Amino acid sequence: MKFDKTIVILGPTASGKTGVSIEIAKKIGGEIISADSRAIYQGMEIGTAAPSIEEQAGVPHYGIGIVHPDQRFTVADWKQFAETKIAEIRARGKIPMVVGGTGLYIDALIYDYHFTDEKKLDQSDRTEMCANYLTIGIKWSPEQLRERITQRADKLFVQDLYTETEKLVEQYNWNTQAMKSNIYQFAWGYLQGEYNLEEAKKLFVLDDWHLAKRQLTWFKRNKNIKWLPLAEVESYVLKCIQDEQGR
RNA sequence: GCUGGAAUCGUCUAGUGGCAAUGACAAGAGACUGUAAAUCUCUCGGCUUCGGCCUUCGUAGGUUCGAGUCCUACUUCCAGCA
Repeated sequence: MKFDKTIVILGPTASGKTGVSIEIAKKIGGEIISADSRAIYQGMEIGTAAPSIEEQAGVPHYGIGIVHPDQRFTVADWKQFAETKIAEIRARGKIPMVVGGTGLYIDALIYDYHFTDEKKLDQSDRTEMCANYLTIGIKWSPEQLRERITQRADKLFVQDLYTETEKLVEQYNWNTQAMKSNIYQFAWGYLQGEYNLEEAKKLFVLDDWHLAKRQLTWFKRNKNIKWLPLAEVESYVLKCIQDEQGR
């Protein structure tokens, strides 16, 4: 299939980005670039709910587990990485899809941030800049999102997470940026007996909820996002591609 | 039943005569172009012509210019004795 825009699928944590994007990619010959500032790190796949090889279902994924947690990896690094991958995917005749919840990363890409000491980009350029991107946000009501976060916590707090946490604790310093404020601190607190499983989950759900709110605040300023309920995302994307084809 | 202690914003909490009342959490809004799942800011009794006004600290009285703070009774809860 041909489509010259890059598809961007964003949304807060637990909004269902991973699932839909893989479904869409399978249908359109898409390849996925993760825009997730934590899934970037190696050894944090379980805790960041990154898709496993099986879940990826043969769809190529980029940007997951590409640096060690104690390595410095900035927005600028990510932007460059994403741009390179987009060019490569396109050269192969496939459709690039950027999927994630890190607003800064996505804006850096679609608004073409320049990382210099100079002033901010002129806001008036914004609409024009992202003409090359089809940006879709997954919309949930606060209640629904909270429920999803809670349910996901139940799926996340299992043996695999504890194993991963122990490995991370053993290998890296708690003070690295990568380890800051994520599920591992709660998993570790539970493993250390600071609180029971129920409390650990509760703390994580609250933390994740706060994250979701901040993500949403960030996304709000991007007026070019097409917000859709999860169930409508796939058909919308397919329709956009068909319309493009018809020209 | 007797004797102590306690009742303050959604929750916990500070407050021993000048208080719309401390702090934390939760909640809400927002900022953010170099580790962003980070970091930071604002609001948080009601109304306001932003000067203020009104209603609040278990309930009802009392003392006082003034009471969340002192006194009396009552209600509820906790602890000890029975």
